[in-house]
Amino acid sequence: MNCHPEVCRSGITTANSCEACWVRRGSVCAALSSDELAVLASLAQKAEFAPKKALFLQGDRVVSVFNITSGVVRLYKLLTDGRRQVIGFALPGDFLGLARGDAYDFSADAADHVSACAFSRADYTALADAKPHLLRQLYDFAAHELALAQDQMVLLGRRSAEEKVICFLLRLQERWARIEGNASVMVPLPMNRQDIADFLGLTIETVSRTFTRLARDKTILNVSQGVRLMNPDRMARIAAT
Amino acid sequence: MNCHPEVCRSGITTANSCEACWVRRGSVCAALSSDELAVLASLAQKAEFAPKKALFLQGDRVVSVFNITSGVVRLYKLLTDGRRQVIGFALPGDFLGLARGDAYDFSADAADHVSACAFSRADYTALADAKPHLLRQLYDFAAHELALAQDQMVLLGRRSAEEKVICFLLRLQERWARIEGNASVMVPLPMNRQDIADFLGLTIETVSRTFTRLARDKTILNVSQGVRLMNPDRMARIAAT
DNA sequence: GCTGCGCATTGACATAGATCAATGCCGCCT
DNA sequence: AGGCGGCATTGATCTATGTCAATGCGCAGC
Repeated sequence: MNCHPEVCRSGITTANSCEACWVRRGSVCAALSSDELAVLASLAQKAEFAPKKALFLQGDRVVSVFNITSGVVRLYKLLTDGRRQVIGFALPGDFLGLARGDAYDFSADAADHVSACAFSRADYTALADAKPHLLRQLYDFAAHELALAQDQMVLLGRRSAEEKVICFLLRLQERWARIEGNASVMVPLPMNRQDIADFLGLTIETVSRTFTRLARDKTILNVSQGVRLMNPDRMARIAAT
Repeated sequence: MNCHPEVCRSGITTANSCEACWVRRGSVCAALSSDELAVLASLAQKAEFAPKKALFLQGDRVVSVFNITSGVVRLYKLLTDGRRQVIGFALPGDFLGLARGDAYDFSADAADHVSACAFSRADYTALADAKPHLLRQLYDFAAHELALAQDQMVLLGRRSAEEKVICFLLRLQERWARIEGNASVMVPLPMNRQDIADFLGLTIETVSRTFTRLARDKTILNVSQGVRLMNPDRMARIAAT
């Protein structure tokens, strides 16, 4: 599970081929023409991040923007007393760098091994200003992220622990399906329980208990690094908006 | 309190003057030049909504987009069993119509009396495609909304009832200040307690108790249709991210 | 093959906030 | 002026989830 071709992961740090990039179809660069992709490729820097390494931290000046090509990035905010809210997981094809001001207003670090294309923010902004259809793509991506965030608000504000976990698994499955192009019943979970808890507004104990209860019902099957959905229909009924 | 000049609220339903519009400075139309505003004005329809009247409902086809010129709109999603999550309040100057697909994925109705400029979505999209700086403005607005949604996720997932209420009041104050151009200690609350509860992921009783407790501490003073912040510093300390 | 460490699970108990049920308040309609 | 309907407040109790404290498990390093 989670075994992508990873065409982009050459050892080379510049001179990537965006045209060959396997995440491009679902990514923000999808809109670009062949020659525009060549421009993009010349600006791209390949970057690799070991688990737990930060792509950037809340408060850092925004110097780069990223397209994730493999692995999972966790995005989170911290309160001063250490409470953490994970605001999302970036999957291959996702774009990081919508931060408005000069500084990031959240942190991002690698949940597992992550590869990304990095662009200088100035280059990227210039390209977006020059190519309205790239800007349009960014706008659509932002609107999509906003819709996801709104769904998450419903989940955080109005759903029970069990519903939270079920919605989480179903939505993640859907995102993996979109990436891998097939709707498998296996859901990779490269993030740990604490990450899931902080994403769902629960404690690690509640998440753990909910997983075991779902496994006891035969709704899911816990496998290494993930979960197998044994009763997606029942889950979909519970998750129904 | 909440007594704006409302220059835009002529009785006329077309032929508005966008140039004279008092919300323009903080709005998405801020970027447009004088002649572009004239085009915009020719496309605008003035619309008025009595309290509780829907601007649109979740599932409706997106035919119009709106700029709010006065009043407060509540935006919310419903689960099938009736649970509601308010995902935001649109204030004067705010833009409604970022919905991605053909259908709205949330509902919007008037919390008090609302005036808005309505545009056909097709016209607006065409204008955005023709004017990259309008598109840019929309992009920035979407990114801003996304940042707000992320803050709300932290609030919903990781904050106590008291913190939720305090953050809510402080953020609302800030938004009013941005609109009215002065940071008053009076915060108008045109929405009712149930709306606030559904926004903060609480019950109406908890919100009510929290307000009375804050009033007992002399942190706030309840006034008709709003609240007066008696100890903004203490509140800011509690809300500190 | 052991050991230690980081995560996950499980259990016992505590509590913030939900639920249920009055009661109060105020503006609007007649 | 009086009564009614929609909100808001308040109190008593319940419960889902948090907290605290072991215990379990797998894997990396020796």
